[in-house]
Amino acid sequence: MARRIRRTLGPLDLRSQAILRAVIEEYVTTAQPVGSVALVERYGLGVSSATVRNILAELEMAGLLTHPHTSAGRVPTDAGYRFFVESIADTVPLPAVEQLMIRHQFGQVEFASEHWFRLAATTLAGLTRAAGIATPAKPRAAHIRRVDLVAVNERMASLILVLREGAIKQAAVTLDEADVVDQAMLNRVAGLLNERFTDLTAVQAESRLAALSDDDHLERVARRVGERIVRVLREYDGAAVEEVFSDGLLNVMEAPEFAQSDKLRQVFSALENRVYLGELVGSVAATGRIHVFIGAENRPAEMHDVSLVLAPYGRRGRAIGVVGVLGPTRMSYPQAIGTVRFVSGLMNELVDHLYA
Amino acid sequence: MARRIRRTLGPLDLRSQAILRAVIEEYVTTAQPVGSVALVERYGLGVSSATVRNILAELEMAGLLTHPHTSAGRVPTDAGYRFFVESIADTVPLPAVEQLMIRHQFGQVEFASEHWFRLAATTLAGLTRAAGIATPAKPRAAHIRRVDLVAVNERMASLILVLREGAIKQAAVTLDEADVVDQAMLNRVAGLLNERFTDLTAVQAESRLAALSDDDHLERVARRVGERIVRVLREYDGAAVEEVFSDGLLNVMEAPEFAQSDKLRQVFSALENRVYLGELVGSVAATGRIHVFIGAENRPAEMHDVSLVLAPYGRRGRAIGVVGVLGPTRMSYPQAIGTVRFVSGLMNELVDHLYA
DNA sequence: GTTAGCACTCTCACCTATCGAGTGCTAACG
DNA sequence: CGTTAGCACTCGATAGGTGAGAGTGCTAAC
Repeated sequence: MARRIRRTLGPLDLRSQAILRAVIEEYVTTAQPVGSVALVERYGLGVSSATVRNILAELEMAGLLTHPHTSAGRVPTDAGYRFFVESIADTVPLPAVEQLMIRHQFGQVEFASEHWFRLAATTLAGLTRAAGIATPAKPRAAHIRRVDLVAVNERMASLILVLREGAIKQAAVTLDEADVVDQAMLNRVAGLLNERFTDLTAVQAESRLAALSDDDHLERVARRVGERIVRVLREYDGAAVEEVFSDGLLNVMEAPEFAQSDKLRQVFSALENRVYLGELVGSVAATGRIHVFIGAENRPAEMHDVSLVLAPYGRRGRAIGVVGVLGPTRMSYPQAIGTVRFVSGLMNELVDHLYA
Repeated sequence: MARRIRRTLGPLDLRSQAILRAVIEEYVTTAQPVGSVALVERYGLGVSSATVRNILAELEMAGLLTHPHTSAGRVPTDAGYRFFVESIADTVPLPAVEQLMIRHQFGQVEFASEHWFRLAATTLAGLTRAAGIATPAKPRAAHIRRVDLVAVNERMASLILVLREGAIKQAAVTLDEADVVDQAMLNRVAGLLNERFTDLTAVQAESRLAALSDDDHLERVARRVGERIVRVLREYDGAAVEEVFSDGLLNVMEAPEFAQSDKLRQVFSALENRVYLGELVGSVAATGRIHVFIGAENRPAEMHDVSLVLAPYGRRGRAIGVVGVLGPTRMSYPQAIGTVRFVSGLMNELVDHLYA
């Protein structure tokens, strides 16, 4: 479908802008194409329906509105939403009461960054009528904070690796025939590793492995474990996005535009499209601003009916994650942006606190 | 809707049973009400359609089949499926090739029981055309295996608690003004706790807290941390089911009976109905057998169109979890049961291995 | 007990007519 | 020249009507 795109956003007189805004506002609430009469009735525009009709036609020419069919009202295009989003200076901030409630909720949860991002998604889902999505804060290169070893049997140990960035990783370590160990021995190994490997990245840790002697039993086991640690770190660093958590899909299901279940299926496969989400997350994280992706601006075809409002959180250069919402293109952008802004700000505070 | 339920399952001659089976088999594959002619054509029954019609009428009298309307074919009732499920001695075992593939997949994943149950759900979703669901193996009373402490700042530490049952819990510990600590001190505290608290449950650990002196700095901090440990254990033990993970909802969406999205919404809210799922998990875990819950046998109204096939895994008296599938009532029970049996068996092996 | 034959029922798909919301155009107005 | 009233026109949505087809239930014969 060829779609005319307005080339310059600038020259659109105030009245036209107001009418565009009115159309979007009306359409967002009713989900019905909006006609000229309804507009003059419900929004005190001070002009007749005929005038509005002329302007609607202009806006359609400009590619900001469409017609489902001749005798129907107007519906915003993706470009229309885009123009609208660009033009709104003031987003709707979250009411103070809700802000407090949310802060309280975050206080309740276990002190672990691993849990925050899920809560963020759930919170966003509850506040907007859309699905909340969030990723954990993931570092470029993770740093070892702490190593712990638990004996499973004589030749196997469970490695617990705490990262400076907050995550905990678990892995099994299998030892050579010759290197039978008990818990006491593992404690000594962990002690050695904590002493020499704390605050190192995968690369740094690897270079220090060479210093471990092959003759000494203790050091030999430590090397073995160290190798495993490096592998775990590598794997973690390599993953583009560890996890994309989403909640509140039921909200999206309730939107009338997803009444036929095949549309809905698209939304779901969109959310399972971790690759694309991962890409987005990466690009959003790189900039530090709130990003809005409207309908067909999303590359995958199955996301042409949904919009994303995403914001990064965390510390640049350290760990960075993304929170946001996914809803129908017909969503209340001011509200969504305001809410996402608040939650990402809150997550920033939390991460700061974690590193303080 | 009043529904006649067959009182005795016993006296139903073999031919009638065969026809019931045929109706179910046909309906499961076509999703269409099945008529007498189609039955004699596709299943070599050796009788005419008129005879089949008589038997169908009998089966309907018995409450095992229904009519959507007069001129439509027959559809199994929940009671019909129930009779069928009771009567199948041999479920469909998983092909050896697939068994191997799955074992391989489980081998690939991080050696951590925390991950297995998710993989189980994903696997089940892939094998059956239904949603896979699984809960982590949760103990009645968790045992401490290992305590580790990481300094956050002078007055705060991050507690990492490894449980004998495989889970890892993380929590923050705040210390009194007087008890400023550094990492070295925390190491000593952790050492002390590991020495005295390993293999204890919440109750046992609490009783030993009293033995810690108030005068000694080390023991005072240890007590503080110990109290936090007990709280964490309590919380964990108290949770009925920690998490119900599900995957493959897209499979369910594809079933024609969920073409209208409101039916689908029901399925989703059913899955978010953690309370009921938790109850089920509890009752299934208690028995040790595979359980099948068909349609209206599920108490919540929103689950009247779906069936559950659940099986427990783990060690009785120790940690127990549940794996299974959720699909439309019109699902292939032999296949589902066979698959769930295999996966729960596999999980058993894995848990055994963990405790060995 | 089984079967052929047949009338009967009910849904589904298709067609048609009607209704009404909303546009787009034209001509008049300030 | 922008604005407005008036009006013909378009087109989807809804309702009513019809025919085809699938499948039953009954009866009478085997």
